[in-house]
Amino acid sequence: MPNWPQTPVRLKDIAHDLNVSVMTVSKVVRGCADVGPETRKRVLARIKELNYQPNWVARSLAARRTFIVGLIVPDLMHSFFAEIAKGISNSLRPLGYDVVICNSEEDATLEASEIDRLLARQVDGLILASAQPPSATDAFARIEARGVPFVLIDRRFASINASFVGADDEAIGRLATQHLIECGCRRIAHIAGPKTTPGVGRLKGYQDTLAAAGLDAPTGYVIHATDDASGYEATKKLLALSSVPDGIFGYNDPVAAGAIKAVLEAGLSIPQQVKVIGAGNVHYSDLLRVPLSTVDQRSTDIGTHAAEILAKALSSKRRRAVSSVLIEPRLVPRESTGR
Amino acid sequence: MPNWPQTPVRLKDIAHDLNVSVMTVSKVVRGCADVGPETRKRVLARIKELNYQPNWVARSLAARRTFIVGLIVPDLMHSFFAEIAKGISNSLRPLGYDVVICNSEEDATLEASEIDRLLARQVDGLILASAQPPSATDAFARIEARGVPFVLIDRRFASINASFVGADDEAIGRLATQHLIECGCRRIAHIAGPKTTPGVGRLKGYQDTLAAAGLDAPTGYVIHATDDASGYEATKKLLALSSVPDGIFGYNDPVAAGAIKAVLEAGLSIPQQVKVIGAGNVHYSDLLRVPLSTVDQRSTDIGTHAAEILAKALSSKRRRAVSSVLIEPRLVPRESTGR
DNA sequence: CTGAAAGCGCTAACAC
DNA sequence: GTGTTAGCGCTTTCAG
Repeated sequence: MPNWPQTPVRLKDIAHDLNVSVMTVSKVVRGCADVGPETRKRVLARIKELNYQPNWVARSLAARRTFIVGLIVPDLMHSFFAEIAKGISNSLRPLGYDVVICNSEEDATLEASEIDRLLARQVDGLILASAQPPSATDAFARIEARGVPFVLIDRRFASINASFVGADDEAIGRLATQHLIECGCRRIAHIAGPKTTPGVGRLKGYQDTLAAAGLDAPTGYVIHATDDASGYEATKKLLALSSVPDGIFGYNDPVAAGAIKAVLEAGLSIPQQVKVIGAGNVHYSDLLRVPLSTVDQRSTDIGTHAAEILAKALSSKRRRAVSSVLIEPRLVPRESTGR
Repeated sequence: MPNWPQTPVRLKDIAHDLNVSVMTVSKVVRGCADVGPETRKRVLARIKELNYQPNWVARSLAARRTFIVGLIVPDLMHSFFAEIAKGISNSLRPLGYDVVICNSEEDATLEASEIDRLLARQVDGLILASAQPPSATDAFARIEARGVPFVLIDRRFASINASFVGADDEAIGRLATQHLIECGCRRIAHIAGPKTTPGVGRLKGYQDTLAAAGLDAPTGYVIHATDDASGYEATKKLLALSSVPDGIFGYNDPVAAGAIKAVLEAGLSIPQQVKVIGAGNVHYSDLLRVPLSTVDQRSTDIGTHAAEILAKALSSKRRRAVSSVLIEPRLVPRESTGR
């Protein structure tokens, strides 16, 4: 086992060893065609011998491309985003890109600074599930000013004309609410999410469907939460209402899982007395206290589609037209709504 | 809203505008002390005006430091690793480091290539939950050859003299098994993990504790699985044994969650007829069909400790002594073992 | 097919 | 305090 030097081998070293120019070696490394087969062989041999690895920092500076794509998500712990991240990495890696994943913790300021860091690191492109407030435009403007292509996922921004990949959130809201109605629920509450498009869209789908069915929601039937812990607390409030709901639609699966816990703790049965449905189809939905009915939004597809759109933008010199993908949600009935 | 140029502002531009040298501007940017207060003010003003952002690629090349740390985990979807990743990012960000997260998919070859990519990108340090086979040494050797500091997490490698942060896996095995025994189990099966130190250590803790208690495990009582799906399948086999176990210790929480599903489907009750315990204390353990007893290994702490050790190594010029942290596990009894 | 020239944008080390 | 001189390791462009 050779003990390689602490200072890595450079193109220059190989060129010197072989009495060829740095350029020639560089061309071989990058697989350019215009190199004599004999020269190429010698260079390749030496490269293997010395275990040469190109310095990507230098390469990036000279080539003005880093082959790095930034991804910002609000919460890696939520398996929905972990799944998306995985889909993106897997799609982009074969194309030679590395993905730098950042966690914004659902904090717009932190996110903005992450965006700036990534831009300073000269990423070639950006994918964001943004935690910016709906009207915000500043952070995106800085990306556009730099001419860096980016695609929004999960959360849309009306004021921004950018590519988007995500679920049809109103459809999710309609699907979930309609399902509860069909299962016989009449007093349907909604644990709504934050004021992002998924939160707002699902809420609207819920309200529209209720209205269309001639049902109405008493005050207090719409309450906010973001994860299992807050979903649990929210549900306790719901159950304390004078008119206890017989159906609960949770903005996402973690919230719905928290709801299940609270309902059972209150001594009510699921699905007999209260039916619960979530959204997202996280992989452990089936393992919960009561297997959770949910609306699938195909997270992995969101990742692959986003990667695909970005890849196209990265490979075309001209500014590409904005292109979007709306993923059609799919009902996954399980025990929590009586199946 | 100014429309900034596509080609970003450079030090040179600012220097030119102000009739000072590039160096002076550079010094101001980096906050060096040796700059006249008047000059500094002018430079700062222009920087704000032009929204100058240093080019980190160029800076990295010149300074021979990227302020990037690589993190490789086998599976981001497993919330244990997501939690660690979060702990690491949060600890390292304030020190000016960005963390590049890679997923090895539990594949040693893929991991080796990720390591090489990260090294080629000139990361300043590396943190790995490695998927290399226990005897492997090659990939680590390449890191050391480059003189890049690294710390191993979760999985240890006997042949490698490197810093390590992880749980005391034998203790986890002992704690879980002992708990089952104390809950009255006599026929205790183990769904073991892969042949990594956590898998092997927990298995040993299980075997030692069984032996110490004078219990023995019939053939077929140790079976392998890695996630909820395979844990579910493994448990079905366990339940088909002539002597059905009355206690199951799952290598990790997902496996144990799969076990719960299989046991209930078989018409057996938990914890009355079969008790189940996992390890890891993933955040949804409490929301499972039966709230899962588990052994907590404080994932976030693993991340912060690893970050701390690496940070020390990064800030000291001399090669640091290897330092390790063994996290003491803690029993978290819930309903799945009768509490 | 090969290579010389000219940087990429920034920083270390040392003069002034 | 400020500026100069030299790169970092690689690629682009264009001449031979």
